Amino acid sequence: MTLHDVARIAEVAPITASRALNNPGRVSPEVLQKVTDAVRRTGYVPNLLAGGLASRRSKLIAAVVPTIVGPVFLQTVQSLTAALAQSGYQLMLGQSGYVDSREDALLEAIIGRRPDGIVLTGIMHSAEGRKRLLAAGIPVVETWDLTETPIDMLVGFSHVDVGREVAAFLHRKGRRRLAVVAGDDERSKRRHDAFCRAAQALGLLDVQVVVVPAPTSLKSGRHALSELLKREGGVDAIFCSSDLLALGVIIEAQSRNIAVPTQLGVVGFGDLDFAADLDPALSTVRIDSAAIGRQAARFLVDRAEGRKSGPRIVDVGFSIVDRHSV
Amino acid sequence: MTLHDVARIAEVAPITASRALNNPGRVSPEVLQKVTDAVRRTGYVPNLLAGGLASRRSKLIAAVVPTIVGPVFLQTVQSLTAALAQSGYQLMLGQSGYVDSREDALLEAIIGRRPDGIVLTGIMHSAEGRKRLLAAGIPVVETWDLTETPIDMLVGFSHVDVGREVAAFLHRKGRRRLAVVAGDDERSKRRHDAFCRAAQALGLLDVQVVVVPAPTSLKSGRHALSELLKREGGVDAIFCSSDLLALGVIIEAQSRNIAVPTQLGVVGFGDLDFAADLDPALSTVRIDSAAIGRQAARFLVDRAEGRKSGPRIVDVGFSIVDRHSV
DNA sequence: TCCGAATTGGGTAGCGCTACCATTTTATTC
DNA sequence: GAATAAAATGGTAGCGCTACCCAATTCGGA
Repeated sequence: MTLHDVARIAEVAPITASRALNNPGRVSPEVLQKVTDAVRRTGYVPNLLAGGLASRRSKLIAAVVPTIVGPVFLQTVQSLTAALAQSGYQLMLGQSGYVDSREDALLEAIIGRRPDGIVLTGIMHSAEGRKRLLAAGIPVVETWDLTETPIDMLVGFSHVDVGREVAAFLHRKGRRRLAVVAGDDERSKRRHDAFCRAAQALGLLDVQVVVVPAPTSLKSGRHALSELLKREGGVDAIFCSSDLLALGVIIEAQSRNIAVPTQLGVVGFGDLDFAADLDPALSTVRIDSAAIGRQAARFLVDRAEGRKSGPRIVDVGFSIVDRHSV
Repeated sequence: MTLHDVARIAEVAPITASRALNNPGRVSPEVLQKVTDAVRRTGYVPNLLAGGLASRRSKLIAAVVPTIVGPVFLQTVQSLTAALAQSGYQLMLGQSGYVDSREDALLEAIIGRRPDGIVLTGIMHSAEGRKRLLAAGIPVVETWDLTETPIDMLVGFSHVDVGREVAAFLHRKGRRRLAVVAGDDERSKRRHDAFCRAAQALGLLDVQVVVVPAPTSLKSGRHALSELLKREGGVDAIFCSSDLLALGVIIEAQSRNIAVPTQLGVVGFGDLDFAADLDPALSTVRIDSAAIGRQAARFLVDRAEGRKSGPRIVDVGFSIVDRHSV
């Protein structure tokens, strides 16, 4: 069942049928009706492969995440999918982080599909990768970060600011012996570097640091607290690089009868949906993950439809949610 | 940059270049070398849209999940993506569950892309939807369930068995006043129906039931326990339809000084990665979510390559992980 | 020696759709 | 009523690739 069949049944030329479907405003109501009827009667579904080939617009957007497991980017992917679907775009998912993955193979698979845009989360782009994307001329949105030199478009927030502000927040709360439990990735490294510098500037003792492997997990959080308690100096507040890690720390604290927040303050990162309902409710850094997805979708759809979008860089910011764990 | 350009540079016919890339064994080593060199020099990336159109094999697999948020299917999607990538297939993600989604629009978007297969998780398929998929002739794998009448292929486990065995498990543990906290979806409904029937058959009192909205959350778990405690009769064990719900129940219990497992036993579902590291460690039903994804991928790739796969239905089973929360 | 099979390369003809331009029809203006 | 603009429709020619068939070459066996 092809467009030609539909056109024949509707008694119009194929090209007219095409217009009726893609640009209903440009045909007469009468023709539109005939074509619509024919489509309904035949159950015709346009072949988007053929359409994409001819029009050079595939209506596909590729998203690359390090791994989809690990709840951080989930909300972004979810809102991205939803926002794209509303404009008739479909999301293609690529994971750069699993074992055996070869970045060049992933890029090949993506570029070969001629997507109308690519959303990057995480640091997957090697210099080589950047070059290939640029060369392919595909619009790119980098997310979850802010940099001076984006490949193309950018939606994120400043990890440095997060680190600094959390340090100030803990200082205001009277915490003086700070620690960081951070996942082993570049972004969280920047957060905790800024955190350490800010703590120093505030005249605090050296910040204890525990680095745990990515992706972060509850288990790592528990281990990290054990580790911290073994060290000398003591700790009265911990900034964790994810809410899951923070939950691990809280659970480990509870099982050791360390009172949170009285003896130990805990701050998470991400404000996942469980954060507000823990006991004590978790103080954390809220990132509007869904907004990142929506904005990325808007950027790409605008670009694909040839609309000018304003600034190419959006800082979605963050906020520190002050609950009861500090 | 097209295959024709590459062929010209390699000084062979376009069709030969195509063969060199897709079927290296069928050209002479000499030609293969020339083509490979030309590809490398030009940075050529085959246009899979065109290839798919001509060959009628798009190398795309669509996956439909109710929502990607909510960790249940995550592992499946993750392993599916990885397994498909290894065979050169790409995953297209569709969400059937978010607000405003129209199932017919989603199906249209998917079928229009002429995927080589569809993976269904959840009950998204209305009768109408089933018909359209069947009509489109696209291989379908239904997952996370077992039914007598699959559309096509099936990878899952028996929710009825889960319900029955968890009831028997709790009975063996000496629990006598059982309750269920279940998400509002069809599958979990079947689990808890079987659970209730089994409890009855074991001569237990009527099972208390609290239904919470999908997707399940920690918060719902806390509310559900409050709700149960308000009712008469008392409860000494709760079967939750997700680990997240179970965590909520445990946290609510802790905040009310109800000892788990002494006073209250809790069983989750899913064995998410945090389950083992809670305090007390969560007893739960383990589903090999990744295996479901891998098997679905195998089914679809086999079908796409024309290989015969054995049975069309695979029961991946489940196991009850006996930790410390019961 | 010749013949058939196997191996390798190429030509032709689409896959199903839309861009671009040409043509026809209808509305608008003076 | 003619001239012009605007709207609606159609024809042609690809988009970049592969399926299908055929031609040329090589090889072994009768």
